[in-house]
Amino acid sequence: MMKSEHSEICDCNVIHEDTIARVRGEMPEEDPIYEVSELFKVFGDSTRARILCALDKSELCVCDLSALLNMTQSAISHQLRILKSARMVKSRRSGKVVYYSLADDHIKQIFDLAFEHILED
Amino acid sequence: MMKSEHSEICDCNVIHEDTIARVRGEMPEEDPIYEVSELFKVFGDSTRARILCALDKSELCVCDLSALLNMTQSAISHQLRILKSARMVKSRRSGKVVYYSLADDHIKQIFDLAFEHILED
DNA sequence: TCATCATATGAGCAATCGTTCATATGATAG
DNA sequence: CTATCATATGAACGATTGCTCATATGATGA
Repeated sequence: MMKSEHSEICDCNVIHEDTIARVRGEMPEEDPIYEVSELFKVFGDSTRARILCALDKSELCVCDLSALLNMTQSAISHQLRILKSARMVKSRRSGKVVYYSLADDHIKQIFDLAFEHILED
Repeated sequence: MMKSEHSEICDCNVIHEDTIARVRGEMPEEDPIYEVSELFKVFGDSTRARILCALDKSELCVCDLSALLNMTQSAISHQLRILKSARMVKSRRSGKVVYYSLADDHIKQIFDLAFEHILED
């Protein structure tokens, strides 16, 4: 008996090879797709999403955020670190207090589109 | 000695109470924020992101996707289930083959904005 | 009816994630 | 300097995630 041509991954025989070839050519590269999904991963936690929504309305310190969102200072601080390393927020120090704000207009644009999406239907 | 007013969550005393009150009024409700972050969570996996990018170029069957993305049929099928239950893809059956396609124009819009974001700087 | 094929799905596992707790850092006031 | 306060961070944990493997489903053709 003959071995299948697609044995490792896809065990079917009637794939649409021409379509696959075309799509492979038209799709974005793997690298930018990965980066985009990493961006979405950061948005994909409700604590971080709430932080970003709050910072869209005003610059706030860690303590403000923890009072506003009713979460511990530590939890907020950990999430701010993730948001900052993803360059979604920026910070400025004033004495002992560190103020955070949105780093980028695109953040809000993407969120607005997503809100539009979930509010329709 | 008096007990702190903010003892449970935030142990600082000099929060900006008026700003917090204003932001609390201007922010979206907790529920839609949660839904938006759930939406992003689905986008936030590179396998699902690649599936969506592929389906943006053409309707494809499970086998096509598994060949195109070089992943097992099972892995693809599991992810398609998540995408379908999030109503990001739709399917149609033709004999034994199930064809998947994007369910919604908004999906692509949100992705396009995200691609713009990561490609600048 | 039965074998075959494309797809779907449940259990299990390793990896990742978000929080808590304890503690460190770094600026300020006395 | 020292005490205090806002913030940052490392370790540890329970929960969730994405994949694999084995098997189930459901349509087709003989």
